[in-house]
Amino acid sequence: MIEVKRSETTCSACRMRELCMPIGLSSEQMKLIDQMVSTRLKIQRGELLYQSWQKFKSLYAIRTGFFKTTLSRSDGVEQVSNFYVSGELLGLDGIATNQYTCNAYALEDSEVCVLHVQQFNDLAIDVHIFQQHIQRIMSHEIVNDKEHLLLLGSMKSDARVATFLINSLSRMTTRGQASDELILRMTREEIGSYLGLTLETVSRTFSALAKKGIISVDHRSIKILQPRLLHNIAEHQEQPNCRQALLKAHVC
Amino acid sequence: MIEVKRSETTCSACRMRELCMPIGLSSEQMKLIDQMVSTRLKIQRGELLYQSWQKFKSLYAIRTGFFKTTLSRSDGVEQVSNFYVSGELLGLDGIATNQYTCNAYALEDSEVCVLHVQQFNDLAIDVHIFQQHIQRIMSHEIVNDKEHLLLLGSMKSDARVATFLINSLSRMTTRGQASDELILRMTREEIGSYLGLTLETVSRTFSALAKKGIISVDHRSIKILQPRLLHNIAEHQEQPNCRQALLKAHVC
DNA sequence: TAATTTGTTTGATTTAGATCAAAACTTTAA
DNA sequence: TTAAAGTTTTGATCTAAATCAAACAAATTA
Repeated sequence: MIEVKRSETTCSACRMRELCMPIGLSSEQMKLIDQMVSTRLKIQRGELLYQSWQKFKSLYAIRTGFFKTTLSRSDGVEQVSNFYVSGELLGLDGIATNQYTCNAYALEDSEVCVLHVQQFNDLAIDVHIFQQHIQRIMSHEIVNDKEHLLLLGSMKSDARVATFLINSLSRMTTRGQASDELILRMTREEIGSYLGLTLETVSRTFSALAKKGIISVDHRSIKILQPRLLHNIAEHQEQPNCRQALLKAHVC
Repeated sequence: MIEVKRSETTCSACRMRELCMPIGLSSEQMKLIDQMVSTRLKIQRGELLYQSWQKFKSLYAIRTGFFKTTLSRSDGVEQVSNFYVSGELLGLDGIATNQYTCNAYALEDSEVCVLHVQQFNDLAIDVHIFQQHIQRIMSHEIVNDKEHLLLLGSMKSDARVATFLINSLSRMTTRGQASDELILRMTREEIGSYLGLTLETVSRTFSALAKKGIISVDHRSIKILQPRLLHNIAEHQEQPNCRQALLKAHVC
């Protein structure tokens, strides 16, 4: 679990590297952490890792695989709140109330490191620098959520989809090779739920982008042909209905 | 700053009480914290407390007053991301990247306790239990953001407005006297921005609720006449367009 | 392999909420 | 106290995206 090299810079996509590499730990402290994350769990495609309202027992660091988290409404319908790739940390929402507030589903066969909260707390007493890392990761989660809020609160459908593609690609490419190709692990319906759109709108937007030659779509494989133009669409907010839900910046 | 009694239970509206009352501290540790939060700052209505991209220097605990935070888009337009009342903590978004990612404006004359990050870190080495509290508060922030995400991603305009009224009221009443009256400190435009709606839609929804006798609206004073019905509207998601952006719960 | 289920695309139609517009009301400044 | 600026309400119109519908493609299962 403890990786040796540390090539990438700090970013939301390499949280586990952050997690597993709290610099400045003694080798004894490292051993403690090593022990703690040694519990592994395999989880199959479609399975539920944890569920809203369950007692918070563990954080989960994704070793391999792909997850979605959903928020449950009172009527049982679920909205996708995030996707998580390997290297990222699941379950932070449970710390506040000692209950999870999301449901976490594996979208493909996956393996996670289990961080039992008890061990975790015992450890923290000795290794507060580790706790600082967790704090960083949580703050990152907050920043991501705020970005998502901005997307849902003020962006048009094509900007949402473009932003989704850009973010997905950068998340993948952080894991090594830069690429212009993206393999989606989720359905159009899940993308739509995440973006506050219907699956039809997602599909239509993909088709429209393909028609313009900005991307090419083959099933769940997306190729970004003109990243520049895609960025323009993601940022283009100075348009007709941009009054919606927004305030002029007022300088004080 | 250190309060003596601890009457309320844990909730998002009493964060400062949480902050100022980490149980299990020695009186010496208490003194340290006391020192730390002794720096106060008065800030006038309309003024900016901190700004996106500024270097993260402090957390701010609101003593008195009312704040909004906004997210900046690339074109400078801002979307309201949250409102904060006295007792709550501002600036947590700065921890991840050492830069604030929101702008914080006072919506009325306010006073805050300044928690310099340096002092804060020094302290944390001694008082890790305090750091655990910060962690709790951050996790709460995450939970709140997720709720907001659900609202923006899947609720109709009237459910959004009803939810806003219910949450605002409960936030106020936590500070002591239960009441059915609510004094709004923000404009319709700011409410709209927060809810992903235009100010006209907010106004129209208020009028419609008043017409039905569920609330009464007098300028910025709102009285909740039929809380039951208001809750129904907030929860009523089993309606026509509820297919939008949502997935059926699939049990595994 | 065929049969069934699940996911995707595309078209036609509808609608919630945005935009545009104007009047009325509040607050602040002069 | 009047004027000006900012805020709120209400009405008329428009439109982006939802809903409805149906054909098609992929993945699973028998």
